[in-house]
Amino acid sequence: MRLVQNSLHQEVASTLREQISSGVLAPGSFLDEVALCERLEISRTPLREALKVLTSEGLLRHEPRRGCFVSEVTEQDLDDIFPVIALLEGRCAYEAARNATDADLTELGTLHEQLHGHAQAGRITDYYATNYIIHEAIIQLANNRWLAQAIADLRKILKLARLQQLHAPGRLAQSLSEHMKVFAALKDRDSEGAEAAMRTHLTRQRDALREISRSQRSRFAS
Amino acid sequence: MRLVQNSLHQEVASTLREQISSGVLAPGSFLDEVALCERLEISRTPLREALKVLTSEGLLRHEPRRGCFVSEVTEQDLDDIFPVIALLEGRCAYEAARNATDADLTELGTLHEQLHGHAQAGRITDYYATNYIIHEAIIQLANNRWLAQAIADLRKILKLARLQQLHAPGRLAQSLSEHMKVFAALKDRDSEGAEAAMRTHLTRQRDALREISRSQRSRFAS
DNA sequence: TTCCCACACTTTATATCCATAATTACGGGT
DNA sequence: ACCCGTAATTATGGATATAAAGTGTGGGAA
Repeated sequence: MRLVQNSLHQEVASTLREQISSGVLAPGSFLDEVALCERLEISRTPLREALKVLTSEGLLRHEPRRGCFVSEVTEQDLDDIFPVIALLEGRCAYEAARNATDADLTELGTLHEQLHGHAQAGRITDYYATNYIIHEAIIQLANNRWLAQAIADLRKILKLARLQQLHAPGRLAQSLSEHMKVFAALKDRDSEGAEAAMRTHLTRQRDALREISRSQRSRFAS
Repeated sequence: MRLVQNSLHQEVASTLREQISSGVLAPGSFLDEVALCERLEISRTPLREALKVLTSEGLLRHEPRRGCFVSEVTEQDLDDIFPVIALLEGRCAYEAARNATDADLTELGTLHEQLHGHAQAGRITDYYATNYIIHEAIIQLANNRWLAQAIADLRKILKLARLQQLHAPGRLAQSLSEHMKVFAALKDRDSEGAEAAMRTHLTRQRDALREISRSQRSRFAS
């Protein structure tokens, strides 16, 4: 049966987070509490606790006496979030350059080799999976719980937006080159260089996304 | 009666936040659900919803099958949080320098005059109240919802630690001078200068706090 | 056709109830 | 006298029924 390691509302919150970021629960859609209870086979108490948590995370919007709705992430939100993430992950890279052991760098090296392979083979999904792992690793190396938390909070919102985003074909090579610059700085224990490179990486990512959504809009324009 | 503008669990969350940061609920102390229900004159459901929110905010720690405890903020936490806040509020100052209208600067000028007055008269409480307002104003000027949210999240934790902190007497003059430097940069529309000055301000604040807690520890050492 | 009122559905809050797990206390054995 | 195991108490975690309050919609009347 179910391991009671995590309480039910945490499980439910995770499930809902996934369903939201996977699009099962579309942005803007209304959440019917009783319907969700039946679908998830739980009662209302843990569901409602989960809803409150997700609301405080910003994934849901709560209208008094109306109910919960999945948040919609606007281009403005992305413009706001990316600079902050760039700042925070940049700081992570800075700290990581100071904290990383040789063993850490070896591990990171392996990951970057995989990243390189995925990029060359054009395996976009694998590329982004490894990309994610590398970002996580650098965040861990920074060894700052609150910094990690702040990034995680913002990433939850970004994940909401990923649905609408396709991957730009030419972006892979550029992204890879940016990653290698971060890694090179880490290897050199160049904390400021790593910070700057990471900021550039994330700023460019926003630029790429903006470009994609711009072309999407013009294609499907009314 | 009660205005149903905010739902009950939000009210309860606010009340608990205040009671936590005011020390009514001491760090580390255990929260008895039924006892709290009686004290706040509510039932368990909204209380539990509030507890979950506060837990996800980091103010409470939740041990499965044990209950909720008020988080304890360590010196390590402060060492972790302050650099991040410095980064974020620095960014706010940067953006504020670009966004502030002349009217905004005039208002800020009035606030800084008050700050100056409070410092000269040694009104510590008033000083910190105005100080808070100024920080809030600069955050608002940055006009970035997510940046503000990230700062607010961290400030909730900092508020928890304020209890143990006394105010250093000599800090007032130093703090004022730092504030004036931020303001001067804002007036000059010098965004990078404002960012740097704000970072310095917050870094110094951490230094001052560390100094205080160091002297407290040595005084009450076993 | 338009406006207003009432009903129904929804969330929100309360009140219990049961189950599970943890702590504590008690008793027996060494 | 001390330690260990077991039982009882207690509190959290979850489920369900019910009441209350608000919003929206649909029907009826002008």
